[in-house]
Amino acid sequence: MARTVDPEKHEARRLVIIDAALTCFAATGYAGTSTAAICKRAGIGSGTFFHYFPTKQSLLLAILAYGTDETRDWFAVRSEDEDPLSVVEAYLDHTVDEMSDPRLAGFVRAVGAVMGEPDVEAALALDTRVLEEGLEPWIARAQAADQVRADISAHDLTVWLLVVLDGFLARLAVDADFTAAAQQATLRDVVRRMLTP
Amino acid sequence: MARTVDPEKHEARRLVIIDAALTCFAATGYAGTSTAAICKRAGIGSGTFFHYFPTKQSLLLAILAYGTDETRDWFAVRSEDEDPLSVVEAYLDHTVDEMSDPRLAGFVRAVGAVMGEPDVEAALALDTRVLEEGLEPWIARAQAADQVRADISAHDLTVWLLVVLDGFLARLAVDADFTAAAQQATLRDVVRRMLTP
DNA sequence: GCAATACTAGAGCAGTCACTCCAGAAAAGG
DNA sequence: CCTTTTCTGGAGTGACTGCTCTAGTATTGC
Repeated sequence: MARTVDPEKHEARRLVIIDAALTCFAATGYAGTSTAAICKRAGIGSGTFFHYFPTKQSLLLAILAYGTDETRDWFAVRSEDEDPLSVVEAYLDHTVDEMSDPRLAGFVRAVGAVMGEPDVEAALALDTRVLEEGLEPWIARAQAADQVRADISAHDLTVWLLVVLDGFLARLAVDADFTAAAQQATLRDVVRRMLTP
Repeated sequence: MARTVDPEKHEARRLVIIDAALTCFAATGYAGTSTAAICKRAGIGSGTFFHYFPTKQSLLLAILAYGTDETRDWFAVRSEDEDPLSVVEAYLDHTVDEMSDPRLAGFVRAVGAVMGEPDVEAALALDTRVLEEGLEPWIARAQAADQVRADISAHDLTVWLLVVLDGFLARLAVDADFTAAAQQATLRDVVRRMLTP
């Protein structure tokens, strides 16, 4: 017999490539990033690249799946006896924290513009579905506890919360004077005003 | 002497190309759209294309300038004795109306992800500057009239209004169940809650 | 009619892209 | 040691890109 595969080393290499791709996609967009650029930044040859990912698109899908898993995990850890509104606000803070990595905002912008690729659109749809299904029960519980207005359905409120959050993140990516640290308090205020009964 | 240029015909052809490009960019993104695809949709040859626009990028810039001009015109028509808050809300309605063309939302997504092209970034920056400079005076006047909260600066309120509007438009582009007609009332409510003293 | 020039189409070009292929290095079991 | 298989780099490939060039047509002023 012969050489076996070491899953740890394999995963480590994968992460190096993913990290390099994240940087490149955030800087120059998906279509604007060549596989050669990713290889250069990751310090590998193209042979190695395609040994780990069969296509450039599969690399993008791997990154998206990574983010979806993180969202799933975050909600899986919540326990039902937490205060509903606090969980919602904690998720806001969590997301803003994640976006302190300035690459993420650029990456989100880059990925949002990948159009006409069914697999990518499906992955994005799954990502928002996981997010909505994680958030909506807490909004519903907050409604039941009269913490949140009930004249709009829990689903619509969830969507509107994500609308505000998306707009916030998009602005972070574009406007250097608009920083998460300086605007987080206003974000909380805007959301609270939107949800108040 | 010989043939002179007919500016009307010239402009009409330009608009045909611009319209075709808008459709293509919205469907497959900027980088994902080849000049050949635009030519095919516009029913012209590539020679004609490059007779009207020296580069693919200049076509994109022309479309952006078109939008910026429209924004400028909209605010230029306002007269100072209008009710400040009504002008702000009228702008919201106006934008939502414009977005009833479903291509526009896709186009905005596509253009937002054109990175590392200084001319495009400059055009986008100009577009948002014109928008902010059009909106902010009305917010300031609404503050002076106690129609709008004053604990946040007029500029920050303007930016936050655009944050909500951007998030709204982004959702329109992505979620088929989220329609302008059904959500316009909620948009107005969210903005009013955000601005209320 | 004629000359001059704006306009048009599409073949062709140089460059770039995602991806393939191969030859050899490295690592595991025997 | 040897064998087997994974892992690695980079030259090479065919497809496609934005754009140019040319040859010809349509439309104007005279």
